[in-house]
Amino acid sequence: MTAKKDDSGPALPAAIESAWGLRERPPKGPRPGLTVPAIVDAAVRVADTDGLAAVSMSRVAKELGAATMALYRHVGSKDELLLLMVDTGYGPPPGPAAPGDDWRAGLTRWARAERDVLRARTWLLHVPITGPPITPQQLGWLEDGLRCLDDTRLADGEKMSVILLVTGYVRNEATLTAQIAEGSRAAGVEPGEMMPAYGRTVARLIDPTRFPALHRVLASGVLNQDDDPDDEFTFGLDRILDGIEALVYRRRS
Amino acid sequence: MTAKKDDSGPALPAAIESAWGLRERPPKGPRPGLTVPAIVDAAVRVADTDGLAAVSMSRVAKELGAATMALYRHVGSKDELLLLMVDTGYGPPPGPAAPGDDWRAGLTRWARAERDVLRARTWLLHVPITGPPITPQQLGWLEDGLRCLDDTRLADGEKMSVILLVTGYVRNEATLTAQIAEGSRAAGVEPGEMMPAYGRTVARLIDPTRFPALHRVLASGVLNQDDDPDDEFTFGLDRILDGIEALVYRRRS
DNA sequence: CTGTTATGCGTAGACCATACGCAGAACTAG
DNA sequence: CTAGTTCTGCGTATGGTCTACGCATAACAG
Repeated sequence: MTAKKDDSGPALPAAIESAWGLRERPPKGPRPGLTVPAIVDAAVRVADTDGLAAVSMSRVAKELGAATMALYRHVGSKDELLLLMVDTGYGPPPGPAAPGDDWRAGLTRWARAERDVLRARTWLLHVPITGPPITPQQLGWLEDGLRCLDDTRLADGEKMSVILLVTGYVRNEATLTAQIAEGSRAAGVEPGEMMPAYGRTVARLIDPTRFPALHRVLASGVLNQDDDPDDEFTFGLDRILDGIEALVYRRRS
Repeated sequence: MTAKKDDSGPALPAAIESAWGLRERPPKGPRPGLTVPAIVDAAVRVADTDGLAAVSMSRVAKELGAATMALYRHVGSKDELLLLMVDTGYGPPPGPAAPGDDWRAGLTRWARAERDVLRARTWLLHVPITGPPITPQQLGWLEDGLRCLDDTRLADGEKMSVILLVTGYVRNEATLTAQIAEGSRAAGVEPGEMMPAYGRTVARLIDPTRFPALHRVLASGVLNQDDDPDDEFTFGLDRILDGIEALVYRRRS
């Protein structure tokens, strides 16, 4: 029953606290040859080159020239390592919107920045999310998103919902395009030929009388033309921002 | 170089073809004691009771009173089993919209139906999606969604994008609420106390001068009041439908 | 009755995360 | 300089995962 320094939170993992700069190293004992940032960097390097599936504790240890169990002195579990990987994988947030930008331009820039990160690091999409963001960079991204809405008169809860809506869309869109890319690589097909092949497969399977709407869409050949994936992204984002704009307009004055 | 029956598709997995009713059993050999539907049902049962993580080949085999390797006669891999689990896990699609419903009411019903499924079977959200839908029920859901847009004058590609947008939102929202529920259960906290605890943790970590917008939102206490999760879902869905409505309106006539 | 074929499943291999405990390094106190 | 303390690195071992391979057997065709 000793008094704890801080009982306001539900026992944050040790590595998270050290990511926030809390927690000083005790002066005793041998100098650690490994550090948490070095481990996380090595893990990110493995994920960048060989994908998230290649990230095992032994593989990361090998990358560092250390033994597998040495890592467990610095991270409590593999899940904790994944959490830290996501944090550094996202990198620093894109910064506040340009002075002349309104909320819509700012949020567009913010969304595109996240999309760019997810396109460069598709393994981020495969990390199972276990909870709301608590790492420094993650909250930095959230902060920059919220700031875009500063000039609107949305309620605080609405602002949060709007940000969740946009980031959810970005993640979803990035997941879909990444799946096409990975699927085409796995099947040995050119990326542009993936969706047409999928369309042909579905057309072969379905009965046009039971799936009339789907059949019509397939027959129209939408999947055959490989349009700019950027257009697809922009289309969905603009629909969402249109919906938000209607709300912002209603909350004006 | 023998001529194949069907070379228009890129080699569909065997279990998928049998799910579509193609592929008849050869009359030779011993009667199979196991069937694909029985295996999938057993796997779904395990996931329903003990979560997706408990679904291992040996566990499913035990559920059936069979040996682990017996399953591999019927499903090609665990990933294939997961694909089939998703198909039966979603269940039959909600059916076409009621006659008097416009596209918005229909899509709302459709989205709520998916949300209800994902709320009852949260393990569906943990299955890593590996590609576009190809199983019968999955395409049935897609069909019912597309039919809601029949009366609009959207282009075929736009209809598809709209459906992707809505289903992506539903999945995302369901993932977030499921995370809160699972997190609270793991931490031994009451569900209503989860977000306030999170808010307190973040408030303790961040520097108000570096995270002003976030600090303001936290200080407003949005996370403390536990509002109906249905309201949160409806808020986001209405924003998206507002955005779609603007497009439908523009494409009228 | 014989040959063919498909099923069930036992064995075994290659991974994986991680609990536990020991040897030794680096500091502090005397 | 010595003794004690404490923390690091890591070796060993356990129990779990998926699945490649091959054998015995059951059911049919001729």
